[in-house]
This record gives sequence, structure tokens and C-alpha cells, in this order.
Amino acid sequence: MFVAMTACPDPSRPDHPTAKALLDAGGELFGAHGFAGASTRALAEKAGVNIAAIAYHFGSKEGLREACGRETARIMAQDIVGARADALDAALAAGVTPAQARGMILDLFDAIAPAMLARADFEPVVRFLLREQDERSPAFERIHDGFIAPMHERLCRLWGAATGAAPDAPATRLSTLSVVAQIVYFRVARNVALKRMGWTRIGEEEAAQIAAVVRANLRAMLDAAAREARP
Amino acid sequence: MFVAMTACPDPSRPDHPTAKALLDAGGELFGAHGFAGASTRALAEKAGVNIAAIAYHFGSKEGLREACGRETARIMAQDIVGARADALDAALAAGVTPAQARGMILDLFDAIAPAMLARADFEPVVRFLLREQDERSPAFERIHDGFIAPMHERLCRLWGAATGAAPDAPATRLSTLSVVAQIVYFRVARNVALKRMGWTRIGEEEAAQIAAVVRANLRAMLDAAAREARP
DNA sequence: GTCTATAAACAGATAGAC
DNA sequence: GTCTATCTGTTTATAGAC
Repeated sequence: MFVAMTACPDPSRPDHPTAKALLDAGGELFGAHGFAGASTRALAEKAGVNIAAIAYHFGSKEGLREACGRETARIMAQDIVGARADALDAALAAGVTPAQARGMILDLFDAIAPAMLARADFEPVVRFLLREQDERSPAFERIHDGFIAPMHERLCRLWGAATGAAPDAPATRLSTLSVVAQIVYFRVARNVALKRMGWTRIGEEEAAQIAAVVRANLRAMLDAAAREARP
Repeated sequence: MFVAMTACPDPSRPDHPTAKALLDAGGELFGAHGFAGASTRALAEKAGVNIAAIAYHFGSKEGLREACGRETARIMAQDIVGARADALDAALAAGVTPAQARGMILDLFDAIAPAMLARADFEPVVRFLLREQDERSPAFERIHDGFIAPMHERLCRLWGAATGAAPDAPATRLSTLSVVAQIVYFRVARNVALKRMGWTRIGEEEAAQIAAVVRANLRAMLDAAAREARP
């Protein structure tokens, strides 16, 4: 009772059941049909709440979008890397051998690939992220600064430790992105991949096949980079 | 004067100036904002024509979308592969040595990468294609059957010829897709790449750096695949 | 073929009862 | 906090003059 209960009491509160339901619906519908393609009526119906709840809890449809961005950043940071981030930082600070660094990179992608590709609850998260980065929205800035940039930096440092290449060299920064690319592609161009592979979906089995190919590519790339840096 | 001039005289006629302007506007705005996000008013204004021209020339907004799909398929087949497709088919029919096949794959991506990444007029084309495949629209089916599938098949056959791997093996089909992935990523996640690389745009210079990394990855992958198939 | 005017549906946002 | 009802503007599509 310290502040008046005006509209939009707290934009970032996934604890409230109505707000939570709207955040889930937003992640799904914004991702599936884009911001313009998801009407407030469809969002409210999907969430099982009243249309006016959007304005009440998030101020506006745009407010809901931004709150979804915060949710996405939180989920990705928590579920994709989780405790791994601290372990990586500790290892990098303590120093790692090339073989250790190589193993850590391979392990990292072995963990990322199945989550990114097969986890059904990640579909809306990734789709939402891609839409936001496409529109250069403030929500994307948050996700970039909080999750993407730190992970890319760690990856470049590991890459340098594993191959002897300079972590800040453009080629290193591009190489690491090109590994991420191979996983992201099967999300983004999923319908192309499904048709080309004759699959009906990307489940655990299919994700494992993709992960195996990415792992093989990664090994080949690391070997080549190491030969390049330490002939 | 043989047929009555009802609405939508011919859905596929990029020759008419008004229809052409609408196709260009459609490719750009559908790609940028999605189908729902591009209003007929915005489309007409961008094209510099009257709103009613959409219904007249394409029957409806949906009709314009499908016509844009046909245009996209035509442009990609023409500008990305062009005469190269026939040359590849002839070479594959005549038979190629592993070294020749390897060179053809490298050449192919050397041609595709700069076009996909740096050509400004390709931005709307690629964006449109990705939106359509995401929505599994009939327009995408056309593009897949007419351009994507034939190119992927050729690539798999070349890959097999270069490495000794089976062209129809899932690993081969996934490997070739994972090379395409590395190029597509820098289009799709362009804003991520720009921020991570400290670039402001992907012009010829930046595209060349990406192409060099992809080329290096491709060599490493081909070497590894060849060792795997012919130890 | 191109235009204006408008119909009919739908959008997001809000006022106010409960 | 949640609801109904409604306001205001915009959407696509169309009818009809030129």
C-alpha cells in the first residue's frame, strides 16, 4: 500500500499467474506469427485471460513484447548455459591446456545442440529471440548483453586456448560464430531441413544426428585452426 | 481481346510497371515485417501505386504474396546459380574426379557467399524466403522444389564425388546443409554478427572475411569426410 | 487501368462496474 | 485484479466514376 496500484504495476513479474500466462502466450504467438501477426485477442485467448489484462499487467501490447524479451533472456541464460558459465569462467581464469579447452568447447556444443534443437519449450524462445534481433529491439539488446556477448567471448577465449589462435582475431570470432551458425540454422531454416532430410520433426533422434555432424565439423575446424596457428 | 479483362488478369507478369512495383514492394515489406505486418496501404505507398491496384493485379494481398514467391524463386535460380546449374549437371553426368568435385564445391560457395551476404538487392529476397519457409506457405513450396531441392541434390552428389561418402547418406545431406548454414546464419542473425564483430554493415569486405572462414571450414570438413570414407 | 469512396471487419486501448 | 462494453482508428476488399 505504499504505491498506488495504477496500470502496469511491475513489468517484470513472471510470478503472477495471469502475467505468467500472458508471457507464455506472447513467447509462443509473437514467435509464431510475428508481433503484428499476434493480436491482443489471440494472446488473451491463448493465455486464458481477459484482453484488458494485457494493458493492466504490461501497459500495452508493446510492453508485453518487451517483458517476453526479458523472459527469453532469463530462460536462455538459465537453461542453455546455467551453472556452466561460472565453471567456464573459473577454468579460463585458472588457465587450461589446449586439450582441456578443446574438450570444453566440444562439451559445450554437445550441451547446447540438443537443447536448441529438440527441446519443445525452446521453440518459442528461439523464435522470439530471432524476431527481436531482426527488429533490433531493446529486448534484443538486453539478450545480447546478458547472454550472447558473454558466451561468445568465452567461446573465443576457449578457441584461442585450444588452437593457439588469437582470441580477438576476426577469424577466431567468425569461426566461433560459424559453429553456432550450424545449430541455429536447423532452427531458423527448420522447414528447409525437414524437407531436405525427409523428416517430419526434429526430435531427440534427429537432433542427435545434427549434433554429431556439428561435432565432426567442429573437430575438423579445430584441427585446421591449430595447424594454422602452430604449424 | 480474347479474354475478358476481369480482376487479376495474369498473376505472373513482372513486365507491367505497376505489378512490378508491387512485387518489389512486397518482397521488401513482407520480408521486413512479415505478411501481417505489411499493410496494403504501406505496400501501395512503397510501390507508388494506388491501393486498389493490389486487388486488380493480384486479386488480393495473399495473391501478391504468392506472386512475390514466384519472383523470389526466379531471382534465386537466375542470380545465385544461373548458368552454373547446367554446368554442374553436365559435369556430374560425365563424371568428375574427387579433386574436380572438391574444386567445384569450393567454387560454388565462393560464388554463393558474396551474393548471399553482400548484394544489397538480395536482402529482401532472402528475408522473404525465410519468412515464407517459416510460415510453410505455398510460395515456399515452389521455391523449395524449383531451387533449393535441386541445388542440395547437386551439392550432395558433388560431396560424394569429392569425399567418397554416399551422396544419399544422412551425414552427407546434413554436412552439405551445415555449410549452407554458415552462410545463411550471417543473413538471418545479421544483427548478432554485426554486434559481435563490431561491424556496422556486411559489405564486400566483411562478406569476403566470412567467405574465407567458410572456405576454410569447408576444406577442413571435406578433408575429414574423405578420411572417414577412404581411410 | 487507375482512381475515390466506402463497406465491413478487426485492431489496440480504455472507462467503469464489480 | 478481472470483467464487459465501447471508443477510435486501421485493416482488407469492393463498388463505381472516369
